[in-house]
Amino acid sequence: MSMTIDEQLALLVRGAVDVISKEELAEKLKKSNESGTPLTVKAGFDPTAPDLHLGHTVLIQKLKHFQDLGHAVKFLIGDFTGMIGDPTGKSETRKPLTVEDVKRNAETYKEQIFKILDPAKTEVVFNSAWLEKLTAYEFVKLASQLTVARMLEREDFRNRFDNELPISIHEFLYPLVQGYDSVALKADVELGGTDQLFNLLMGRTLQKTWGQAPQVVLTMPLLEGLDGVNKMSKSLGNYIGITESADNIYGKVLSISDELMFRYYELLSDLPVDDIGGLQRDMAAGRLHPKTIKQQLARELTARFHDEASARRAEENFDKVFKNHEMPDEIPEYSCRIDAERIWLAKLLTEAGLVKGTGEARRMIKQNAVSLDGKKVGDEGHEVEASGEVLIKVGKRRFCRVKFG
RNA sequence: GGUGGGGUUCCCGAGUGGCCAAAGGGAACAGACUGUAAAUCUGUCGGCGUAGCCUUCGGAGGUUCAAAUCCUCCCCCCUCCA
Repeated sequence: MSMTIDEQLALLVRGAVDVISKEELAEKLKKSNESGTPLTVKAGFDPTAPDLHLGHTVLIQKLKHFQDLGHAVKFLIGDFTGMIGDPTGKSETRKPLTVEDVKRNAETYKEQIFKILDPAKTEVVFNSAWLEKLTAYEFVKLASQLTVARMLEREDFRNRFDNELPISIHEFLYPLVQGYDSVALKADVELGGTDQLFNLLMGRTLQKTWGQAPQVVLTMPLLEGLDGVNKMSKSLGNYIGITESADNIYGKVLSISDELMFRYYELLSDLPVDDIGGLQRDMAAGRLHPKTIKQQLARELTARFHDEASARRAEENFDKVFKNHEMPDEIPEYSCRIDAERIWLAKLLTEAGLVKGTGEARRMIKQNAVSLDGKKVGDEGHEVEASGEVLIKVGKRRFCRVKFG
């Protein structure tokens, strides 16, 4: 480790929103360096959604930074807290996951996070391991550590209380339990999204009452999704999953707005901050085309979850299809067996799975979105000769090679 | 236990007997413009070989020539008082 404490600190707080506190972090880093004992860095994840997307990687990337400096990551899967559900006001009752579910999800997590994290420095832990062992007595003791007034400081609770919306008692337990996790793990640092600040601070409070040095709290911003407005989430469908194909990741990154692009650079890229500023200036001055800058980002992110070669191929493919309006390398094929000599196009599109039904097919045809061997078709009643093969294109990105016989 | 408000097409939300496959917005999709940008504009947006028919407005029955709308019972969500 040749970096100075200041340099390490700069790397670790890059992109972070809250750091509580920087001085404590510096102190911990110094002690760790001197004693050769790695810091314990904790981050908690929901046991349900094992489909990680770029939004999650903002945090995971930060964990990686800690690992690069030699520290130990506790990747906590909140299988116990998952039963409570982080209070959001949306009264969604969670169905309890079975032990098998949790195990399977954990495996999926591992497959995904080790695209980024170093397995040798990562320990996956479940909070049910220690929370299940708490007795009712201990649980009450835990609950006695906080007052209701203190709990109501949390923005979400505050809002609901003021608006006379319901707050269930068990929702108060969530921050307490998450805080207790830090006690159980003796965490030195905990990372979370900005929406987690209250919960993260709870860890500090409880660690103090348990006689431990309080953890450093570091929050990372929530990444906006492809729409640039809402936070990236699976349910909104505005995400880039880290297990998606190289072509998809590349294409999705390139489809974001120019404004959003720099946000992604800031939160996702490993490019030094100064270089990003340079790109911004070059673009403003007209020295660099925005698309060139976006391509660079798309390549970097695609390569992160695949490799350089795949990223390059994705770029070539992309240009081929969208810039040059050529066909992609791989086109799905559909074999159509039919007795008649001709087939209604709308029917064919439906059978080949290019549209949901003949209704949509008619619409597409009417809207000039369908072409056969490169020729647009505008007639809803169009029929296709059922012989040889035909290349069908629907919209910009749906292709299919249909073979008759 | 009492009380008041609700459950509408992917989401939000209007609609209180026919003009309702159901306003409006969002999302999505297509076209134009482009850098597959974004923004904008235009169009589509339950199913069906589609000037017609079929299935939909929490569920089951009923009234009516006609029900998302009226009646009965049931299920679910939320508020407030206890």
